[in-house]
Amino acid sequence: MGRHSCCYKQKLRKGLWSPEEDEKLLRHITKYGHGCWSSVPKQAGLQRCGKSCRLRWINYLRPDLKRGTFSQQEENLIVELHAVLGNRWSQIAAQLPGRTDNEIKNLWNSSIKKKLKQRGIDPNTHKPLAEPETGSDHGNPLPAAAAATSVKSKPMAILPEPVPAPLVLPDRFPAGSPSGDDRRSATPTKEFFLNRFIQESSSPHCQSSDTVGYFPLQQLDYGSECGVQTTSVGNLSVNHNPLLWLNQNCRPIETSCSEFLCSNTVSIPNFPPGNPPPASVGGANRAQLWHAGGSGKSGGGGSNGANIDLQGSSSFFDSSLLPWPELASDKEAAIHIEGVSSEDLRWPDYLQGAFPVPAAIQSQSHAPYSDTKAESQLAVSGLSNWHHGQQQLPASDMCSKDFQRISAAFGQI
DNA sequence: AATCGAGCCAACCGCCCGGCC
DNA sequence: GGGCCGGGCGGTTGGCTCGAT
Repeated sequence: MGRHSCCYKQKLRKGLWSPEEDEKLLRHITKYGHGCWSSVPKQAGLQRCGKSCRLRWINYLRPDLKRGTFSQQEENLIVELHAVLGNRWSQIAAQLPGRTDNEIKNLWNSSIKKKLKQRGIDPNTHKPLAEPETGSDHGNPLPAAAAATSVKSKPMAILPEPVPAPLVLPDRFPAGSPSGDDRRSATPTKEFFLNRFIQESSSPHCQSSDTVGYFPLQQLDYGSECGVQTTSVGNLSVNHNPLLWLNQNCRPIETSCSEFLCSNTVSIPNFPPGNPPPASVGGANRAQLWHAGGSGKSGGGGSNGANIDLQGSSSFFDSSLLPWPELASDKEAAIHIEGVSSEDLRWPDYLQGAFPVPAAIQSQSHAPYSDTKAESQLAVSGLSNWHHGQQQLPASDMCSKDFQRISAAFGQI
């Protein structure tokens, strides 16, 4: 295969994106969607290849990106997901609203790996480093999943005691005061986005069907579309749909901009069906979404504050949202989800379709989600059917191959 | 103040996969 | 069936920032 044909074209810019390029791309996608990525550069007047445009959009320009430092809950979730999924960053990212696979991958390589090693945990196998290592230091597609089963009796020390992230609003884009972060000054300013979003939301293009699917998220009920049951850790929604835990490709809605929906649990206010938000709301929410983001370096640490309740110093595990308590510490494993023992939430249960939904969680679900209960159960039922009958869900976009791997990994439990 | 090294992160590269012809 | 093309993913890297000296 090698390089894409578009990459052979001459005069294609490479490297960092300029604000002008960002604006062009953002304008184009805002108005028309990306459609075929290979045609985006030409239509948008960019001298970039389609892949570069796609990456820029996914990793930086998407308005639902959270930016900022990762919360302790997010880091713990990443560790847990990595233990099961391995280096499947995109699938891990699917469980972290507003986070990109690239971001998570960077975090893992630069920070989490180190923390785990300091804790005596092999980041690849999630086993104690003292034990004979079976894996190499290279990427491991799924060894951790198998390793996870062997870790059953060994409570896993996850990350250091959570330190509340500083609740500092992003000053990444101080108006008229370029920070020392010159490299990132090549990125759009907050005002840039605010202006753009407000402009676009009030423009006739914004109301066209072309834009539906990536901006008016509020109109979309991801949960019901995909049978998703979610739980909130603070404002962090945790997806309880095993299909989604297993496969990012189970995207709830096929849109012209599916990348925008990489997360099915974006924490965005829901609007009742048939009562979409007014045009002005789109702009407002976009502004809020962006404002919720922050800088990774220039003090934006607490950017999660808008979307994620840091829950003080409580660990992610205190919420016992994990379906495999054996991966958590003793203390953590002993904690129960409200009304449901964490021991009740095991992979075999997922595989067999016995997926209990805590009453407390059900009651906590927002109205749109409450309607998803039946669908969620249906989805789980379908999962069960697949497991027993090897029948793929017709309505599901799940990757059976991935699930087979997971199933095989946990089949011996 | 200058230099250096470590860390971080945006972007690129190479490959795989699926759809289409 | 095979080739082409586009989308997507994971690994890697170049360069910038920042803290230490």
